[in-house]
Amino acid sequence: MRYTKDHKQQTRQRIIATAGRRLKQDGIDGSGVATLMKDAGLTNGTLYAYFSSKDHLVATAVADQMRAQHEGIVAQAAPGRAGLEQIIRWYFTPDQRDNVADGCPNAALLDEIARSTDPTRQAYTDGALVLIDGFAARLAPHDPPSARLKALSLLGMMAGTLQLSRALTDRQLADQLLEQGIRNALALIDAGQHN
Amino acid sequence: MRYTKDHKQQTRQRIIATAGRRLKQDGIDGSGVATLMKDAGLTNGTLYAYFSSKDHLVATAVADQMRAQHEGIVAQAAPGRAGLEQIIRWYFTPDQRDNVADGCPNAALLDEIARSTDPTRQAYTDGALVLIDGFAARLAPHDPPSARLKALSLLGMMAGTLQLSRALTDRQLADQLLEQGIRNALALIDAGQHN
DNA sequence: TGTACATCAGTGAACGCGCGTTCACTGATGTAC
DNA sequence: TGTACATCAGTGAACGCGCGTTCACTGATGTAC
Repeated sequence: MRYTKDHKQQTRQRIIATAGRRLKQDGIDGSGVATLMKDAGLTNGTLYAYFSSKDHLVATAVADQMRAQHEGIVAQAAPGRAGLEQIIRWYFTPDQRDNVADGCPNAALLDEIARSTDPTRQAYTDGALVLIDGFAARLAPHDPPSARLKALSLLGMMAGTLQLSRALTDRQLADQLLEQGIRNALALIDAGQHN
Repeated sequence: MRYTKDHKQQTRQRIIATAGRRLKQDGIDGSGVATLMKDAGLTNGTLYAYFSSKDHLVATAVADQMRAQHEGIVAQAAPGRAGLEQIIRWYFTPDQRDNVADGCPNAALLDEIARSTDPTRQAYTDGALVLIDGFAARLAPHDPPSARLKALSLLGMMAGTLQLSRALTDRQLADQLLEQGIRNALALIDAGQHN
């Protein structure tokens, strides 16, 4: 080969990473192809040398964001309940709320993903299942599958609470909501098996 | 006046109501002015006889959706815990999940609202405060203000869980999540004051 | 070592289209006398 | 009662613009000999 495969691979990764940030910040419909490519230091036409369509890039970026969330946050956390508490306390910090581009893809994109095409929804679902396996392993170390639903509901609860904190114009109330979110999430993980 | 004020008022209300449905179904960025007006049986240009911009219509429609949610669902519910359980059980039905246009504006639009202009975020915040007052009155009939935060977090948790159920491609898992949502929401409202 | 050539990542103008907004206009309505 | 007129809700073409996508092209790179 004339060029190293490496270079094109790296560019592809850069496009996916910067697109993930832009999509979270401006939304899927709110991010144009020209902007997405400019973020990666490229021009609009280049997209189609890497992806068959904007939709394909979106699905890939969503998958990558979910993977990054898992590898960077969940997999890094301590095992057991301590790790979950760590994740929860980080999740509900004002920093994570205010920095949408670096933040949780679930909170930033969930309702737009629900309206998206099947490939994007599938990419999201696959990513969510990996994420919640990390939760479940810490919820029930000796029987993770038994905690899958609880883990899934924890994810939904966390994302919704963060979205709401972002939407409110009353900053003080929004901050108090984050603290309440921590309390609720901890109560949820500490609730008995019958819950 | 040559025309009855009534007629124009009715048309305005019709625009707001159909726009609310369209916005929830296709998103804010996903709903064009021509479509929004066509839904009300009018042409694109008419919008500006009623609103100063699309943004103004969006903010008005969001306010109306929140008001409708309050008047149609929350205010109708029985007083006390029984009413809350009623709301929660309705909220997490597959019907409410699958019928986005008739459903909850929080679940349909929360992350787009968080990205919206101030007037829209303000309209949303005002509506959310009314909604959670209805929750709080049922959570703590003798001291509603003490339950405001819990009510707010309940709203976030409900919306996020519904969004997640909508986004998943695995329908069986999505349905199980709704059931888990009911259990979590009931556990939250039954938790002691220390939560 | 130098030169001709094949490769291919990336460019950027152009396509048709829908966006939000403006505005000259139509035509049904109610009023004036 | 009939007619001229003022009002105004609603129309729909047109504005400039950005959208997603296509494609002829550029130019830097590594290869062949």
